[in-house]
Amino acid sequence: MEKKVRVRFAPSPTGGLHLGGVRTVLYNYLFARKHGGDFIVRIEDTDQGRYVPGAEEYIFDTLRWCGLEPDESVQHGGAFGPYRQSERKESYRQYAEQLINDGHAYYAFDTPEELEKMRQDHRTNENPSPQYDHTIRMTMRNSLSLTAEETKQLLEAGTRHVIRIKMPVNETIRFTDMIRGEVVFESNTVDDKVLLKADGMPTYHLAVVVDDHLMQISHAFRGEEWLPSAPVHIHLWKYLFGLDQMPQWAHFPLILGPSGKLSKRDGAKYGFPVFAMNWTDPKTGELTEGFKEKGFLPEAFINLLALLGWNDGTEQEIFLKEELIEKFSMDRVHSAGAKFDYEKARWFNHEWIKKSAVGSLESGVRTLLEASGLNNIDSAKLQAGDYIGKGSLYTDS
RNA sequence: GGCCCGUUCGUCUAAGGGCUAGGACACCACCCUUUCACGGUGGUGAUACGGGUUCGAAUCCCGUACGGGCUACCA
Repeated sequence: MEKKVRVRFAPSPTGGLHLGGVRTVLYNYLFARKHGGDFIVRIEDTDQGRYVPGAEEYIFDTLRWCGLEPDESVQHGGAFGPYRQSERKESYRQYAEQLINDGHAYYAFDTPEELEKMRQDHRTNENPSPQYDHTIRMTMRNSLSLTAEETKQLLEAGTRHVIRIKMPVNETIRFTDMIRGEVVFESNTVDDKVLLKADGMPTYHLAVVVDDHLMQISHAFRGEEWLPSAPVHIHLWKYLFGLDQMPQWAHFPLILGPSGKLSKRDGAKYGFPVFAMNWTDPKTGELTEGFKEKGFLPEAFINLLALLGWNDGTEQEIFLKEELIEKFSMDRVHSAGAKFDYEKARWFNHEWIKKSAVGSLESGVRTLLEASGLNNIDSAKLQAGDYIGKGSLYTDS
């Protein structure tokens, strides 16, 4: 029997959700709906140092606004909880220990200073960023280079340590990406990534594999920036649960700004929103504008996002969510990155505004007019268009 | 530097061996319109380069160039 389709979006709550993130949600959602599967949102909050209050709420508010509600999540419940990785902390260590017992991982006691020194000592023009890999691990302080007795003593003394994967030597690693086809890596070029941090939290690498397994994820979709760490994850699957259990993967093309991967900086610099909704950084008070507050209709927003890297093969550009669900297919997702074009985004919104009934637009327009300082707005006048020119759905100036 | 991914109009893209390389955004011109919108017609504009394979290549292979990503006890 075919495994039930279960996909997940796994954001880390560190700030606003930007275009690329929402598109990843969208493609997950469409895929799940199309195949009668489940869409799960799992909060990846394993870095307590980057915890940002409000970010998690913001993510769910955004999904609600977009109409992309998950079936299972912190807020929606489900049979595979907890859906917040910090609450799953205890379960990760046993998997890391299991890897050590099986000879696929090891304890490493190197301090940050020692790591820095290693990088310093090995840094050359040829090799500007030395890795903690098979060529140097025996020169570091870990359970591979130390005797069993020394390791035991360090552990018993409560020495701060991490657990690293022991990447094999001379292995060719390959997998089939749903978008890119076969991708090949040499294990020698991959470093011994940290799996469990000194604070007992897992890194993304361990957590994503363990949780995808525990939550019975059938297809794992993420951005292209994750492609280089795929060999680590493949090995973890192989060692922990078996390659035949591994979800099918697809790495989405990046959404590019004027110069490289789209960042929230680009928005401020070039004057277009990057986040789905307004986001105010609780620490700095800095506001990053969102599409919602810029006057974008959620239907237009997901429509334009869908077409950024995917099309149905026809010349249709305006799609209802239902049509997207019906027509979406992973093999029509592009492999090349797409540069975000704000003008085209505005056109999508324009088309959706034209399709909308006047009444349905009223409250949004009213909000925008009020935001630009107009009060005592008369509903009849508003619908008659008397306020045109006083403000704009595209409040750019 | 190493590894990985990618490369069709300025931008998003279609065409998965056989066409004058199609559409959309933007831009330009014209038309419609009292204004603002809307709408209509037309136009400029692309297969990175070099080798193969083939009767035939934007499509397949190799190389080069260029672009991007990754290279943290961040995701």
